[in-house]
Amino acid sequence: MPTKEEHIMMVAEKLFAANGYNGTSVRDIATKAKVNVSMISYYFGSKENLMEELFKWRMEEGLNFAKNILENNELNEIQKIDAFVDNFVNRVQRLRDFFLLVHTQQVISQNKNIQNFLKDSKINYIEINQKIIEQGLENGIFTKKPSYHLLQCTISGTIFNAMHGMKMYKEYLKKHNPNFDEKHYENQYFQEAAEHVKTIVRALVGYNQN
Amino acid sequence: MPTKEEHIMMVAEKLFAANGYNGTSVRDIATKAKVNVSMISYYFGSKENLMEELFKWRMEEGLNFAKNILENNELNEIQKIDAFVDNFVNRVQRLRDFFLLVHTQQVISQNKNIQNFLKDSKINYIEINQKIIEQGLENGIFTKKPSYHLLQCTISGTIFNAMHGMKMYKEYLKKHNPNFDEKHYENQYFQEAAEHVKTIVRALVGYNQN
DNA sequence: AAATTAATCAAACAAATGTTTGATTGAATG
DNA sequence: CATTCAATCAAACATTTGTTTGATTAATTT
Repeated sequence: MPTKEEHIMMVAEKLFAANGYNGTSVRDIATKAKVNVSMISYYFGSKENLMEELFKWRMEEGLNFAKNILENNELNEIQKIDAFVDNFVNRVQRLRDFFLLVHTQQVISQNKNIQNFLKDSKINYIEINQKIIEQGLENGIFTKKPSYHLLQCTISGTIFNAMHGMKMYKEYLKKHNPNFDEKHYENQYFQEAAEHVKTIVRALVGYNQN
Repeated sequence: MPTKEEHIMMVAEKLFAANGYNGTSVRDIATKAKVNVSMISYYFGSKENLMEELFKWRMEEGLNFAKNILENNELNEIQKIDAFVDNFVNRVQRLRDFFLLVHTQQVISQNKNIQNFLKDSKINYIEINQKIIEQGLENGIFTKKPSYHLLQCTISGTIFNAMHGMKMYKEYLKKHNPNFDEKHYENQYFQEAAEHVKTIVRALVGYNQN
């Protein structure tokens, strides 16, 4: 059961994702959330602060998931990579609107706080990649040392693009496939994307699958 | 020597890329282009139409470059893939602002014409990929058949992410590398990104580099 | 039950938005 | 030279924007 603040943030998230921050008015948010316009200022102070709170709220969870994988001693390095990719894909699937918002805000955000949020989380991901791969190289399970920065560009770039190309691809499949399984499509799609990314990472780190 | 319309479009492109379509007012554009506000309506009819014209203008070139590669009989399939990636990276590097704009408009555009532009160009790229790879599979130069859709997600996703992560990565390198070569950095960076993508594609199509 | 605090609301605010107007200037054309 | 057309401009237009106000209602505390 979300609080009133969370309810407003969830509505805002959806609208921001679909129309952008500047393409969404506080009246749009208030109408869709069925609250008075002034409630946004009442709860959040300003539209800009609403967005900051939204980022804080959504990123809280994400900051630690990668670290937990890194520190899990029961997994070897390739399992850690797989877990990292699966978790990332899962988060994108679950919080699609938020990641669409991230996708646009990465480019056009003027808000320093949000810029720092995004930068920190990016650096965090890159460092996790680096640590897993360096460990795997030491253990001899990996044989190649890719650019950690470009690797992260590929992982997040592929998943983001796959996510928001899903609808288009769905229509394409429907047209060319008479018995298209609408129901399980989404999960299958994201799983396929995850496997695709795992294949790429395996190639880049030179994992011997023998 | 750009015409007055092109000059306005170039200024608009820069502002749209940095602040988004809705974050850029016609007055911003007019001021930066050093023309009267009413000139935007005079030349383009409306702000929205200015953006459409910008898309038409910039995409004119892009529609055919991939087709030319496909139909070039002097190249084998792996050379076509390389040429495709190099061309794509080159275009992104040259028209950075436009591709930043594309990056955001892919998600938040409400304009049907622009949506169709983007969809068409995406389908175009996927089909080119498909044709090259199918040819390569026939010739035995490739051994694996990847998802053409996900492949394109990886290519464009990686390059887009690499492009707008360049500044951040530059600062990182500067800090950790005392004799950092500022001058040639950008070209090196994009070339490295291109090689990275080529490596990925080779792995996905199962190219025997022997 | 009274008093205090929190939540909600319609209305108003100034500022910014995209677009239009109508006059003025410049260049090209007859 | 007179006329026509294109280009430019300051000003005004009606909306929409984010935010604030001050009154009203609901909930909580004393």
